[in-house]
Amino acid sequence: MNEESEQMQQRREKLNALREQGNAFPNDFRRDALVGDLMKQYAENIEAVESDSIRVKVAGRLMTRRIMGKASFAHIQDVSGQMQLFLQRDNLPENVYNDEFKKYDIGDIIAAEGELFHTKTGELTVRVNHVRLLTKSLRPLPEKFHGLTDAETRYRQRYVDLIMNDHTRSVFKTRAAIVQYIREFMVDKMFLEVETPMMHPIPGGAVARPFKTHHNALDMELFLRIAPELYLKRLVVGGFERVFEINRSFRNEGVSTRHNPEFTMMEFYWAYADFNDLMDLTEAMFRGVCETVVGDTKIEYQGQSLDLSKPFKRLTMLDSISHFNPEITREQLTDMDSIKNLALELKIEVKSSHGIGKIQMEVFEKLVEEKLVDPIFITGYPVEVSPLSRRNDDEPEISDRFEFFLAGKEIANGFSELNDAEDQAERFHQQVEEKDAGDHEAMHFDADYIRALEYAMPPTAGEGIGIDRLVMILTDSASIRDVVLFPHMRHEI
RNA sequence: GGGGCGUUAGCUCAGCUGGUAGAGCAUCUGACUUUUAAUCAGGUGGUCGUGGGUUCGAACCCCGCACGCCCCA
Repeated sequence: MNEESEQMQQRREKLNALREQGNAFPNDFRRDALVGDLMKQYAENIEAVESDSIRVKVAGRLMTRRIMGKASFAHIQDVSGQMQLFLQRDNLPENVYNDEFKKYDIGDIIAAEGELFHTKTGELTVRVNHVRLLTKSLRPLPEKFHGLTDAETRYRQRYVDLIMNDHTRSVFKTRAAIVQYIREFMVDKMFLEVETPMMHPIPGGAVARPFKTHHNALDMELFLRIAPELYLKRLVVGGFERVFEINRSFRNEGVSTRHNPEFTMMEFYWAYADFNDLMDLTEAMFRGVCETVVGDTKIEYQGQSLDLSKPFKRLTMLDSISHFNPEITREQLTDMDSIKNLALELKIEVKSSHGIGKIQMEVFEKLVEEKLVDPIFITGYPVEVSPLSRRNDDEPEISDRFEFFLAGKEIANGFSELNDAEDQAERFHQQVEEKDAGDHEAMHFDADYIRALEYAMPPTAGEGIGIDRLVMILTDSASIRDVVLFPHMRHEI
């Protein structure tokens, strides 16, 4: 580590002096107001502030300071916002102004007590007659005008980002509001919130590579879950006919603006419903959360406008390929030889184990996904790429499944659940074959899950919603790192 | 994994054709009792991400590495 900066040494010396004078970290001050509340109540109410003498006790972080000889202005920031303080030498106890206040540094946590007034420019301010340092700050904050903009520091030292950037605080408040809305939406529809294991002996419920860990006492290999799906459906077998879970899953894959190794999903399972019911519910939820959190169903994301007010479109995967690529015919997509040629043109790697469904999916991802800007449900996914989905009654190679896209991002994935234990066992076997053939993402055979299905799971529909991506869109954030408080980073040097 | 861009004072950034490192804010000293990017005067502060190479001489040119951002796989 480098030698400490001059500014930090100066602050440490001040802290040492405080330690010698007594308790440098007092915790006996109690405030009686939040500055944001005071601003809301009195900023415009000049008469009330003038006629009643309103005394307040506030506390927060010292953010600015302007010393003009024997009087000073400062701003403190608490959880609710910022407010100005006015300190005069002769309005404070003897020596406090020169011997204490002037030694405070930007970033210190202080307490102030005094009477409200409006300055000549009309700003609500506390005329302070008691002031105390509660916690000394040893590190200088970023400069007030440009603030903190360096992306790396904002992610690694989120605490500084939160101190300095209103926008960052606002994004995470919105995130909390989104989760709260969704939780209440589900509870209101009689879904039971549950928690299922994060550590799985057999990773399942999605096609992805897991993180591996080890339980020492049991000498047992465990995997961080890639999805809660198979446990939630066990609960449906158990009779909890409507369940949901909002929690983290972990996937051992690349990191990008849309992928963090740990991410949050809401998964829910709904007995005696099918994938059409899910789409209706999803549409109502997304329109509602958007309206509630943003205040409008027409929003802007990274310069493109999104309209959630109209009914969401529904289109099959193959139709969507032709829709965005009129030169590609249905025959080209449904004939194995021609779609292999198409895949070759698109530089899609086709393995010998890939059936036509897998190739169709890859073509869709390459040619369509990013173009799905307005809200849309894509249906008609091949069974081959949907190992946990129910087959369509009329087209058994197609699953009763949809994915929901918004702003070119996959936000949700839902389907009528496969509750035929024998079919499920066969599909697991198929996945194991693919795993043996070298596909690290393919599923394991989960015998207990099959056993659960053998007790009979009612006809059920289930869905997963990517909370991080939804938050990205509703907060107009370009990267998932902007909506995860502590995004994954490599080791700091 | 590949490509592009970046890393200089606590923060935000300049730094020309290679010639011993700059600004604003912050900080320190002084002045100042209604300021709000306060103002005025004077000062302190640097392993130029890191390791090599080229050169009389490298923040700058070349190579490797680390970290970050963006795009692609």
